[in-house]
This record gives sequence, structure tokens and C-alpha cells, in this order.
Amino acid sequence: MNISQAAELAGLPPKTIRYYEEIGLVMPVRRRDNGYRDYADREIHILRFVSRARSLGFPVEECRSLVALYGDTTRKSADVKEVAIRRVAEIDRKMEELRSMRATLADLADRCHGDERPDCPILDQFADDMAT
Amino acid sequence: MNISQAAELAGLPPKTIRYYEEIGLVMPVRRRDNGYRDYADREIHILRFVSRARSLGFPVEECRSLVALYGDTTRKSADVKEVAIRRVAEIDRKMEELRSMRATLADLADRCHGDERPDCPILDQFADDMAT
DNA sequence: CTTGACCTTCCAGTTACTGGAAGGTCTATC
DNA sequence: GATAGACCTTCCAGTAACTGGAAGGTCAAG
Repeated sequence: MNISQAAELAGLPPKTIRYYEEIGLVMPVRRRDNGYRDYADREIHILRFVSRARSLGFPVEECRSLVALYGDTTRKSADVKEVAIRRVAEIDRKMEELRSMRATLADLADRCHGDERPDCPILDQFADDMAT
Repeated sequence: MNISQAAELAGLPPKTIRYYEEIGLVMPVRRRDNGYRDYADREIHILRFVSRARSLGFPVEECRSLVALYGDTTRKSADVKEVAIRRVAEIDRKMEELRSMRATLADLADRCHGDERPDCPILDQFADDMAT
């Protein structure tokens, strides 16, 4: 199977698949005589696996571990769960950050007249160090 | 004022200040005879301004616009408000994405025994395309 | 035989810095 | 005056995870 078909099936652009190969994350089984990459079901499988993990926010390096865990038939589910729980904590951290940014911005926008006049609490807030 | 003092006052590392200069966002007034950058209150002011906008999630390019708006005494507060509101919308989009990722992951972690056994709903979910 | 859609590699760009090397300067101390 | 340590300078490289593009080989159809 050529790379663009593999890309189609995996839901990833060919460029990304080549990139994953470059960093040693997912290798194609073999090359054809003409140098084309040849993908089999197993690689498509792993590519889809990675694609899903990425869309759940796992960094590529963590995907590498997950693929390894996936391939290891003797690993404990607890090992995987731990990774997932760490990721959830990381997401919570990011959400808190966003929440705080949003509150500040929404408050500022709320207090801004939003009219023709130049006075603007948003810029004032950004610049309030003139007093210090 | 030397760069490290400016950095202290602006709450940014010196490296970042040099970077902002490189991309033409905040220039120092002048150089001393020895080549050292020399900062005045006005630049510190803008650096703090940028630092705050960045911490509220404004991309650097948007900070550039904000600094321009800030310097323009004739601009309307509506222009600034619009930028802020777009940013809030962007934050909402990101939060929704995180919320969805979190729900999926938390659910998977919940359904995973997390014990010595190898069967793990988390990996199963990542790999469920074998059926297709 | 040519056209267009593939494929290959390699290089550069993205975002917003950060780290480090090599070398000049300044300040204090001995 | 020598020297040490803390500054400063520039430039190069690396980060995360791709993405775009150029130059060139290949393949299938008409």
C-alpha cells in the first residue's frame, strides 16, 4: 500500500507519516523496488493508534511509550492507566490557566465601552505600571 | 538601564527581550558606547505591556497590533474590544477541545482496572480499528 | 509520448522562545 | 595592575510537531 492510501486510512497527512518514520515512531514494513514506502495493515493500525492518542493530547514522545506498552503483551493495565491519569492532570492544569485568562479578558472587555472614544480599560490594564 | 535591570522590571528574561527586539516588537532607545542596550522607562513600560498581553494568551503578532493600538491615541476602544473578544472566543474553543479530551480520557481511565492484568480499555480504544 | 498524479529526498519555515559558546566589558578586591 | 565574577554582545542550534516547497524520479492513462 502506498503512502497516500495509508494516509487516507490512518487519517493523517503523508507528510506526517514520513515525519513519524523519521523520528522512528512508525516504520513502514519495507520499500518497493522503486523506493516507494509499502505499508501493511499492521502499520496502518499503529498509525491510527498514534493518531487517536495525539488527538487526545498525548505528546508524540508519550505516544512512543504507549505504542511500546501496546506492543508489550505482558504489561500491566496499571502502567497505562497511570499515563492516562497524568495526562488528565495535565489537561486540568491547562484548563485552569485558560479559565483564569478568560475571566480577566472577559471582565476587561465587559468594562470597555467599545465605542468611538479612545479610553479603553483593556489597554489601561496592560499598561497600568505607569503608577509604580 | 542595562538589559538585566530592564528584564527584572518587565518580568521577562533578557533573552526574551533581545528576541522581541530581533522581531521588531520592542526596540531599546539606544546603545551605549560599549554596545550595551540602554533602556528607558518608556521601553520598560511597553515590555510590561507585552508581558501581560502574552500571559493572557495573546500571540506575539497580536501583541504587535495591541502595542500599535496602544500608541495610537486616536483609535477607538471598540477596535481593542474586538481583539479581546476574538481572544475570548479562541480560549473558549481551546477549552472545549480540552474538555472533550478530558472526558474521553477520564472515562477510559475509569474503566481500566489498573491492575496487574494486561487487558486495558485505554489501549483497546486507541486500537479499535481492527474491527473496521 | 506526454500529461498529471504519484512518489522520493532535502531544506526551510512555523511559534516563541531557550541554551550555550565565544568573546568583550565592568566592578570590586587584592 | 592583575584577576575574578558578573555583566554584556552576537551567533548558532534546539525545542514540538509538523507543514510547505523545490527538484527530480515513477507510474498509469490516453
